[in-house]
Amino acid sequence: MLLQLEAGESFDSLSLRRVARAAGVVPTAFYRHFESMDALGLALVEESFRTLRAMLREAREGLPPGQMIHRSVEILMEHVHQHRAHFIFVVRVGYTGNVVLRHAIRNEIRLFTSELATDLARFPVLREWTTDDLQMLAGLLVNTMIATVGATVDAPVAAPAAEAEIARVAEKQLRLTMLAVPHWRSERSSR
Amino acid sequence: MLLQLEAGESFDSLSLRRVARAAGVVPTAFYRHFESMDALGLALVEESFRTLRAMLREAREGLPPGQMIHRSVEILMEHVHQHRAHFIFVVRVGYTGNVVLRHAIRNEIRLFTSELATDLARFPVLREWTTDDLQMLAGLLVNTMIATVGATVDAPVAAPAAEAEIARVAEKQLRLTMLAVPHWRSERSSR
DNA sequence: TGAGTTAGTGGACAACTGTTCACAAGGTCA
DNA sequence: TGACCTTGTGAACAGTTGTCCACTAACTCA
Repeated sequence: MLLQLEAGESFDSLSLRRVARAAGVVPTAFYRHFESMDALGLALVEESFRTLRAMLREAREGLPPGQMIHRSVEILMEHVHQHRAHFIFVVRVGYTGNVVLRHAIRNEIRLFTSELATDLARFPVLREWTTDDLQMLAGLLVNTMIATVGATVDAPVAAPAAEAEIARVAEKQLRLTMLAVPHWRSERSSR
Repeated sequence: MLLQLEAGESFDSLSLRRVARAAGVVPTAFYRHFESMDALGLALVEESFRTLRAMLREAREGLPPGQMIHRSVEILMEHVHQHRAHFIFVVRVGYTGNVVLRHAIRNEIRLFTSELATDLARFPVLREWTTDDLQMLAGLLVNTMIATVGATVDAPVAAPAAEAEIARVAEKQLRLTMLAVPHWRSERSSR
């Protein structure tokens, strides 16, 4: 795969020619595989989110609520490790210039948030919540995860201590968030 | 000011020559003001965070806890409006390629989080918390704000409805987070 | 076997890039 | 007035970029 998002570079500072060079191929050969750099980017978005989606399904499969957070963070960190380049790509591009890629990623994250909201709805405490509030909560959790991934890919490559610290904080933040759930009075119950 | 981070472009797809052109000046004249694009970027980071810092001081000045969140979100959204270009710049560059700029911004955000933690320590409920937990909470709140700013600068320019919606969600998320505070058992109290 | 597809080559192009240089207009101030 | 600094100019440089072109080696499969 063409993953030369080497040492902290951004996607749109990557030129077609450099990608081709890194792939050991002449610039023209690039066009045999992708119409443009945008097309390459979109392919990467798709591939990245396929693995991400798989990860989530795994993380939320029939776990007791108590372990769910700990296990989710564990799996998240593990996958960031295994698919580092993908995550770097997603985190960078998600906020970066290229409009079409940015929106593609935003859409994927929205979808991803919705799926989490759906899963959350199964918890007894959350069954009474409005859809709107569920989305809000899911958004909050996803934001925390995104920030965690961002911090992780920004940490030095082989720094287990730093990563452990990031994971520790992330887990606390998620647990704190969930702690609020029983005390939130969702709109529906006041109508 | 040199703020032509026009319509969704990223900072490092901006060339020195284009910046000069947009400023109505010959490329060489750029060097009279900045040593390089990196230097320009660092100047922008500094300027952006100066306004951001001012905003925060204002937002947290002697407000009752009840109004603090609502007012903070209000001020945040207002300032994003007024300094749109700055915020676009910060949000984009904060995750984008250029290593030196990215770290400059990360550092500013860390500082900013610490300041929030200090202010939070004044609340009676939080007085018992460990420093570590305060940082964790501040980080969570800051993450939410960053995500809010990101969503705002990605929304269409003149879309008050979209912005109002974003603000509404942000406020809920912050309120939900604070709702957890009284129920968190900070490490210190168990030692 | 031979026709057709796929993946790659190498050269060429105009456009744009960062940076250097010697030089000119305008303001400040002794 | 004249020296000096600041801010600008215009030409030039070597390097890089995206894209087009005609061509070739290797693979598939009827």
